[in-house]
Amino acid sequence: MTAIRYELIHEERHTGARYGRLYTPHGVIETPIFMPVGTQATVKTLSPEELHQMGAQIILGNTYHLWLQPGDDIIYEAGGLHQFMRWNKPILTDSGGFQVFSLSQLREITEDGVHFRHHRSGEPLFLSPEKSIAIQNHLGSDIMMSFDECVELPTTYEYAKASVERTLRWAERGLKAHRHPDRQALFGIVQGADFEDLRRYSAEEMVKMDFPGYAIGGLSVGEPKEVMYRVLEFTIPFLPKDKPRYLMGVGSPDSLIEGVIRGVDMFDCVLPTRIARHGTAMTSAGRVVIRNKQYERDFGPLDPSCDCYTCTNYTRAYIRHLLKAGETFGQRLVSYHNLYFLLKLMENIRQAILEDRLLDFKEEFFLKYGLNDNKKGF
RNA sequence: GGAGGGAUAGCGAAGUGGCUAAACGCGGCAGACUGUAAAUCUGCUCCCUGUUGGGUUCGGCGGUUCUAAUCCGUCUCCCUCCA
Repeated sequence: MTAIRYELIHEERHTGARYGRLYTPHGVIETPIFMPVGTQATVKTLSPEELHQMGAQIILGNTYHLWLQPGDDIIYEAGGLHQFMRWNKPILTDSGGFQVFSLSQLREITEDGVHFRHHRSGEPLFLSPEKSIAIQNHLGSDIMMSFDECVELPTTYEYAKASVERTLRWAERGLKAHRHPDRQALFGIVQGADFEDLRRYSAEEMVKMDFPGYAIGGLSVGEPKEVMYRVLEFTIPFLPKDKPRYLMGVGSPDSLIEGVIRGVDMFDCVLPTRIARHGTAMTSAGRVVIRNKQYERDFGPLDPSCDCYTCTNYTRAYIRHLLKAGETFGQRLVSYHNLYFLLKLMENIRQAILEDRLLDFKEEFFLKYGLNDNKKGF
């Protein structure tokens, strides 16, 4: 008995995009889905109640951060991450693999694992596949990720190949170390940089290990979008149809749509919450840098065609004022809206899949959003 | 009335003869941000100019000097102390 089960309900007629359901220990998720990121046991600025209200179905937590603070032992004692943060819906935890990438100045990779320097104190740290799984077992997430190396692009073929092979060995070790496969699902992560044969090799080898779900990692790390789309196109065909596919770290509206069209079921990204805190809103008419002077006297809503809490109650001028004044409420209001916007986008995508009109939906969306062929999104 | 100290760009504050259109901070204006080292980071912020460049600056006025925010004189205003 595995912890999760994926049910493929409908494939969109023109694209093959999938509508499905993912059954987890903490509830059912409709896919394709966007997952807000809550690295440190909180989606920055927002409460679990607000996340419920906006329709979030699953959120992320991070092994690396929670291991260091407050410590996975404390979260275990608290009864697990769900109880600790009072979020009773599904949680997916990242393995620390992304920190192998993002903390590249502070780490060294060996076969055994990765030696880090604490990003604040400089203290020496060591994270391995076994350690990552042990922490995630403590956290009690519904979906755990295997410990991988997210390689920087561009990279050489030789390096990417060695890294893919090591990540495969790490995945195997993670599977062995996993203590609760009945309560927590463990996903494998396909790597391989932008090399077609390496992506295929990585996918096929991961599939042999029979994970309950597969992620596509190592994308959205600065490469052009066309590269990302191409990699998806030559990777996803090697993933089984009866398992969910998770594209890690993607969250611009256009990429979400393009990802779904290529067969992705799950996404996560810090983009909506980060740019919100930095003063940019995602709206149906494109990005709105709400902290810009032009909105000083704009007493309309952030997004006129949005019915979220923020848009039904507050004006652009007010939100701009809050952000300029350094008030956290401003960050909250925009974070709320941006997440709501992406969750709503995914809901519309699911509906479009069910009605076999995803390409029409895409065209309409891009037109309103101000995205032409040459214009890049966020 | 006497003795000191001070006045620098929107604000605060360095600079005390040439490398200074003037550090730095704040504020302002933009930009970046995609498995969160991110309420962060980058650029611009006297005027004109796409850039090169040019034009006006460091309380006012007048000097010294090849060269002054920086030295001298004087005036105005502010602060501290003494009477």
